[in-house]
Amino acid sequence: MAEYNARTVEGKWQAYWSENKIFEASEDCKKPKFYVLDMFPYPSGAGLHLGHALAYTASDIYARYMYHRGYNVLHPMGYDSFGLPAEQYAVQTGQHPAVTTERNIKRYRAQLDRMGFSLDWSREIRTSSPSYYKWTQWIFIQLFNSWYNVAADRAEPIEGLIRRFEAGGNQAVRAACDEGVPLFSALDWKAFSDVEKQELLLKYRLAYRAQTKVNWCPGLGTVLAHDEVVNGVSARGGFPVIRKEMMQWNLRITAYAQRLLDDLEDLDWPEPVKDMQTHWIGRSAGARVRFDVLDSQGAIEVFTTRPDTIFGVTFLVLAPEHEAVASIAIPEYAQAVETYKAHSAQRRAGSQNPTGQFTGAYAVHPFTQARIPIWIADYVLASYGTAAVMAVPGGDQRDWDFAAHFGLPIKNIFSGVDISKGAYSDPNHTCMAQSEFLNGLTPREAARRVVAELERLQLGGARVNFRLRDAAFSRQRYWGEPFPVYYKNGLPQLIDAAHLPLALPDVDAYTPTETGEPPLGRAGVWAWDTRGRKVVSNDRIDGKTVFPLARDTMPGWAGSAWYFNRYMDARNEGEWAAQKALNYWRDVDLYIGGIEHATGHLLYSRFWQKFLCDRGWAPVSEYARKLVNQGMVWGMSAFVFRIVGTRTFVSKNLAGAYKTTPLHVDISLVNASQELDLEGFRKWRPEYADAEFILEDGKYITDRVLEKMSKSKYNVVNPDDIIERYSADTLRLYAMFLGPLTQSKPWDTAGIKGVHSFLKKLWRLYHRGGALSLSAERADGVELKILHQTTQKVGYAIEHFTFNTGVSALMIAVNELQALRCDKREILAPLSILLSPYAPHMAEELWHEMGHSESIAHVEFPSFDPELLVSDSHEYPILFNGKLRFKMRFAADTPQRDMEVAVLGAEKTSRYLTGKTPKKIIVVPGKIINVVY
RNA sequence: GCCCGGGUGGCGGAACUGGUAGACGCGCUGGACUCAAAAUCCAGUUCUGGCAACGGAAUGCGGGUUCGAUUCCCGCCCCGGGUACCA
Repeated sequence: MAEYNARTVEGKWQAYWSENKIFEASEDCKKPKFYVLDMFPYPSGAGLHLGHALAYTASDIYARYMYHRGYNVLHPMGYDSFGLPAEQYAVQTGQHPAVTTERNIKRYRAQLDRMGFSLDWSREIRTSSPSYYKWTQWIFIQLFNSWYNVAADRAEPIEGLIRRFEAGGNQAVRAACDEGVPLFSALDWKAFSDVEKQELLLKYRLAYRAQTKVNWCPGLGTVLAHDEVVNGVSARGGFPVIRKEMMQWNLRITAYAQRLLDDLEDLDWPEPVKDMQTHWIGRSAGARVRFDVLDSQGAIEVFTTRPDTIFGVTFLVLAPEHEAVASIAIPEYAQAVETYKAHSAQRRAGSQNPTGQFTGAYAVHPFTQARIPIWIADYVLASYGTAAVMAVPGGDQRDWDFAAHFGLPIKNIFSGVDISKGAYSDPNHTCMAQSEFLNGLTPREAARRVVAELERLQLGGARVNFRLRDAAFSRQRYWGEPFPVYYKNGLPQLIDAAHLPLALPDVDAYTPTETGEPPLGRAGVWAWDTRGRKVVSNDRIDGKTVFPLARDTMPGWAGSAWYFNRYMDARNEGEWAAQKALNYWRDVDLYIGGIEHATGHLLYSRFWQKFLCDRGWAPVSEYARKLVNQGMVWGMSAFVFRIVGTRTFVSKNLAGAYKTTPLHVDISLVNASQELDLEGFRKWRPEYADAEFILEDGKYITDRVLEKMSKSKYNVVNPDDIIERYSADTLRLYAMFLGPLTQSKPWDTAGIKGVHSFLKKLWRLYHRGGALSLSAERADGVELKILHQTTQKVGYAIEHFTFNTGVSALMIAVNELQALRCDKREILAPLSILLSPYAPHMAEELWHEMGHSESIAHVEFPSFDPELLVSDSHEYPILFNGKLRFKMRFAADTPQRDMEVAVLGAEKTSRYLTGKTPKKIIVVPGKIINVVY
């Protein structure tokens, strides 16, 4: 080959890897396993973007490195292919989402192949394929058929709960369940009707239906999860989102709150992700306190983290939505309360002035029996704690602000603290005052006393509260997993697991029905299993017993909450995954993906894994040991300046003299020195065909700004174009060379030249006159040192996820070897193995050119000899007046110039040590620096 | 407000447990090769004073510890991300 032809070479080895199944993993292997996982992509119409290319290159480098280190690597890929964009496209075009999804997947696959990733495609999965969502439906069935046994701290089969109810009712059962389940005995249970039993069980199941406040997006006609809502609008589409009460499927993730929190500790995950999950779960320990309502049967229960401040309570505040508001408000205030409730429906967080309304009712202080006014105010959230707080203006700033605004009393319950300007909320450095039996105690001691007292009086007790809510699991969409459920008397009934998957029906349109039902409401009889057997009848059939099927589908995160397990045994028809495979691969050793999933996918998937582990299907309760978040890739945008009202464009540094409009210009028309390609610009768009330019130094200089990549900014860089113009190896190297993996960084294609010429330079090192040319001569010390240093640096870089320094190390090695005109096989053969994770195509080509017949991918990574790196360095004793003061270390080959620098350093040091300027500094070359006065 | 992460040349970024700050690459300058261009190679490139030798300053700002600080400690400023009346 005359010169390196990336296109031919890369295509050749991609085919070779695929045909020879180089990266297909097997469970029958004596090597230690290593599971490298990427967050699988949603196959969008826009194709694979640079962010994918970056993250997938990083995991690929790691995977290939682990192959070289002798591991049995599992490195799979698939598609998170259910989702809204395909459905919206279907709404617009009438095209079945399966069709567009298939088309997009083909494109993604082609792009992924072109990158040269070491993926095991025999394990490919698609969440929207029936052979996959069969098992998502199966897991849903298991969730429905499980309850959470708090005493055992794990999920258990619902049959066990039924047996307990039969034996002793629910009094002795400690379960994670709905609030306010009435107590019943075994006799009661037996007397309940079937419907009553089912209704009760629903309050215990891990998948349950309930009226739920949800984020309803009228624009999309569906419910959204918290992470699908950004600043009050939908993340996809940007439609407004409102709160609405609906009958929804929910998953009882709150049962796992404590475990989700506790197990974070042992995970090797980025701190920001752990922090975000910790905050999301939001554990706070405190107490519940019951305040009886004066002249009423009712009582208000509050949650507080500061039971020690109970004697500072001067009023209670309920959320406007609190269920007791209507019943306690006394008639004179009823109207005002209603008005305030209506007003607060459009509450905004962080408003300046507190708002609220007195209900006219009073509560009784549990210890002092004082009358405590009850207010409603929107600073109290309906969705947290008991939706009621005991206000302690002396100890809580929000309460203080509220009290100050409405003229309510502020009581000081701390000694030696000034609360005239604001509350004192620090539980340290003070003790209690004006607090009866708490006086003189520290807040911490006082809290313990109060809790004990509340328990004794049966007015409350210690309580842990979580911010985490149960997960809404219904979406009013078409393109998602259908629930394997039909309804009988309004109660959900499972479709037998033998009939899974319950396939998605065809519909005539993908919009909600005229009656406001989700798109599935349009389907005729659709409950078929894959063998074409009708499973249940649909409510549109006349003359027979009819059971309506579930009309909603599961949310986007359902399929991604367990997919990492399916890769272990992706083709299994009879099980979600075989125990043998699960026990072999167990968990993901390295998971790479974006931080945007921190409180969505990464939390839900931990929850499902714990559930699957509890029920004995999964061998581990955490599925990803190590997580790495890649940084975002920003786009570099370019601007030209058009003089207002003309077709004249003025160069950046002259633009100040004119009145101009900055306009985005396609970044590909700008070179590395920010110069605009004038001809290209004129051709770019017809309206610029006759553009005039005012140049500086004969050039048109553009302005550059870092922005998110977007079509409208003409700064989108497509990986395909880079591969086309340079090569996949170049793209891989440059993506890594940009900067640290975890850091957000700009993509500036201008700089790609450097890594591209590195590859060409490397190629020339191995070739002469177009043919492979390597010398069999033994390497000398200098050459060996270069090789061993590079080996150390490249290995270190990969292991520490500082891939950019690995690229630098390779570049330095090539520069040095080129300067030495080194063409020795002894050096270049191992060098190609070092190159292999980064630029696998060229490495494979070199390897085969050198006469090897096996793939370089499985060749052992070279080891380095630490002696070679440090053996010829010496410690130089630095003497002052003959006395040893310290040692300096230099390599033996330190040049004279550098030694002089050291001497200079010794001189300065001597001034510090003795205050004297030395008369003489003696350097014994390679031995001693002696300073004499 | 609170919680993370980060401030180093014209730019992306190096610097292992404190030890020659600016590796590597882009860009820029000069040179070689070419009719020319591309490609390639060589040299230079933190700022500043100086023809030069050589000197001064510099890792967001101000202090501190140390013979020595990008690195450790204290106080501030700025940027990015997350979160927000969570009782």
